[in-house]
Amino acid sequence: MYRTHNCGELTLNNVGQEVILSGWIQTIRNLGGMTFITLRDRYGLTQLVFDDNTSDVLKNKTRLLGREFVIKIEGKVVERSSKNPKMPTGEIEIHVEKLDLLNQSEIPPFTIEKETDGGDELRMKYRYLDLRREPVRKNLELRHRMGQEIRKYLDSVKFMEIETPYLIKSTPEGARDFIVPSRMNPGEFYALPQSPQTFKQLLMISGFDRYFQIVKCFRDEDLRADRQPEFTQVDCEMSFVDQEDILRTFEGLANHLFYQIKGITFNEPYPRISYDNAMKYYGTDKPDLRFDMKISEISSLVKGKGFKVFDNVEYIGAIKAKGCGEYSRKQLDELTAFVQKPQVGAKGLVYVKCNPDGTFKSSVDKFYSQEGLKSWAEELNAQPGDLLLVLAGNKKDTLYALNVLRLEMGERLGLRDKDKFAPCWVVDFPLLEWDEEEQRYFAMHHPFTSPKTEDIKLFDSDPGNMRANAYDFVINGVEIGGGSIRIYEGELQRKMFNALGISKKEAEEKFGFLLDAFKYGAPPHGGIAFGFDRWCSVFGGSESIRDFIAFPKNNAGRDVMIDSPSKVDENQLNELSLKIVQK
RNA sequence: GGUCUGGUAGUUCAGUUGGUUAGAAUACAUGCCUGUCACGCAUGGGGUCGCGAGUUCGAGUCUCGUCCAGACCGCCA
Repeated sequence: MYRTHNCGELTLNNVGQEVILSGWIQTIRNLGGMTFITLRDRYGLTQLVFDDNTSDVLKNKTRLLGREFVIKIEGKVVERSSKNPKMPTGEIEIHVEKLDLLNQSEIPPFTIEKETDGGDELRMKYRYLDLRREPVRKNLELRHRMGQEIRKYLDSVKFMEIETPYLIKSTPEGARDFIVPSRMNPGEFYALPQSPQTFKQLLMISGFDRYFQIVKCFRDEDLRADRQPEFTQVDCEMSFVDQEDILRTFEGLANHLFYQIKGITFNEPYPRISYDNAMKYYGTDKPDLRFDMKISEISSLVKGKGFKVFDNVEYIGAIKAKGCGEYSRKQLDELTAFVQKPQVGAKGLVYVKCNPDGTFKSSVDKFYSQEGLKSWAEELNAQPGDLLLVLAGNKKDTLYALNVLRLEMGERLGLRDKDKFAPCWVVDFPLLEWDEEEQRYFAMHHPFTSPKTEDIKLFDSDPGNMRANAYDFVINGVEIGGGSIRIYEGELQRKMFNALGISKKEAEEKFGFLLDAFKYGAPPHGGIAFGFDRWCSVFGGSESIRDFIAFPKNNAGRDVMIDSPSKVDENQLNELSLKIVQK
C-alpha cells in the first residue's frame, strides 16, 4: 500500500494515528541533529520530521535524498511544538518510522514551489514540472470544476452532449483551416473544425432539440495571450427558440457558474447593450463594464474654433478620468506616448484639467476660451479635480484608441478589479461587414446567421445596415461567447449567399449537405458557443488562457516541450502522396 | 507579413565611455548546526556572454545578419 492519506488532509484530529504517505520531496532542511522534509502531492504539503527518536539508520537514509525524489513513508502523526499557521497541515507533522525511496530525480531546472524562480520559457519546456506547482495545479482544478458544473447545469435543463467529428471538410469563410491529408484518398484533405457549427445545426434537424459539447476547435491563425490554435468551446444549440430564449437559458448557465465557482449572485438580468451603443460609448464590441468612463463625442462643441487638428478630422471624442486633474506634466507625457504607440495609433492627446477653483487648464488654451472648455466639461459631466482626455481622427481608429485609453485609465485608477465581475450581452450586431480588399461583404458572424426580421427588406437596398440576430457574451471586457439565431429557410439562405457573393454552384459545393438537410424540415434554431479557456482565465483572474491549458503552445504555435510541429519521414509523405517544395 | 522588448552561471538578474582574471543572489556539493518551514553559518565547483560575420590594438558592451522567447498590429466568420 502506498498511502492511507494524502499530503493535504492531516490535522490535529489525526494525532496519534499511524499513517502512510507518498509524494515528492519539496525541500529538505537538515539542522544537524534533526531533519525536516516537506512532502508534496496533488493535495498539499505535509512536514516529515526525523529527530532524537529516529533511528540512526533512518537518519542516514535522509542524507541520500534530494529535491523531487519520490518517497513513501510510514509514521505517526504528532502535534508540532512550533506550528506553521501558513500551512493547512501546519499544526501537525509526521514522525517517520519507515522510508522507501520510490524514485530519484535529476535536480529540477527551477524550484517547484508556490513561488518559482523559473522563467516562462523554461517552465513551458518542463511543463510537467510546472504543473506540480500549486498555482498552476489550481488553475487546472478550476477548469475541471467549471467543466463539471457546465455539464451538471446543461444536463439539468435537458441538454444532450453529443460528439461531432474532428476530420471534416474545409470551409472557405472565416479563419484558416488546419488541413489533414487523407492517405486513402490521395490529393484530398480533411479539415479540422473551427467549430462544430454545421454539425450542431444538422443535429437540430435530427430533432435533438438541445445539444451541447465541450469540444476542441482549431484555427490556423496567429496566436495571442488569449488565442491558441487549438482551444476549447462550450458549443450549444437549441431548437424552437428565439434570441430571448437563448439569452435567458445561457444567462442561467452563467449565473450557475458565477454562484458555484465564485460564490457570486446577480439579482438583476445582465445589461444588454446594442453593438452600436457599445461602439459609441466604449469604442469596442466587448466593453469592460466594471467601470463607467463612457466615451463622449464632442465634435460639434470643438469644431470651427480655428484649431486645425480638430477642424480637419471626422471625429473628436473624450473620456473623463475622475480625480486625475492633478496629473503632472510627466504623467500626461506618458499618456501621450501611450496613445501614440503604433498599436494604439493616435496622433496626439489633448487634455483638459478641471482645476479645483473651477478654471480649466488645457493643452489647447491657445484655441479655446475658458467658456469653451467649460462646455466640454459640462458635456462630460466633469467636476473640479477631473481630467478630460481628448482624441481626434477618423471615427473608427479614434474610437479604437479611446477604448484602449479608457482601459489604461481604468487600470491606473484601479477600476479593473480581478475579483469584480461585470457580465453583459452585446446584441444587434450588423449582419454583414464590408471588406475593402476584396470589395465584398462578409458575414460578421457566419453565413447562417439570420437577419432581424424587420431588416430583411434591406437585402437589396442597403445590406450594410442590416442587423443580425446575433449576440456576444462579455465579462470584464473579454469576449466569452457568441452566437446567433440561424437561417432555417432556403429562400432566406439563398439571399444571404447572394449578398455574400457566393454563387449557387459554390454554395452547393461547400454547404450542399447542409442545404440539402434544410429541405427536410429544419426547425427554427439558434445557439451559442463559449470560449471555455477564456472563461476559465477570467474566473481565475488571469489575462492569459495558457495558464488554464495543461499543455499550451507558444506564440509561434510551437509546443516547446514535445518540440512540435516537426518534420516527418519521407515514407510518411509518400504514403500521403505529398511532396515538400522548398520556397 | 510588420513593430517593439529581451537572450550573460542550473535559475533569476547586474555588468559604467569598448579596456586587468565577467559579478550577485539562489540552486548544487562538502562540513558544522536539535524546532526549521525563504532555516542559519563556512567552504567549494559552476560561463561557447544565443549563433555568425564585421569595426577595433582590444567586443558581454558598437554595427549587420540570423536563431530563440515574449507583447502587440495585420489576421482571428
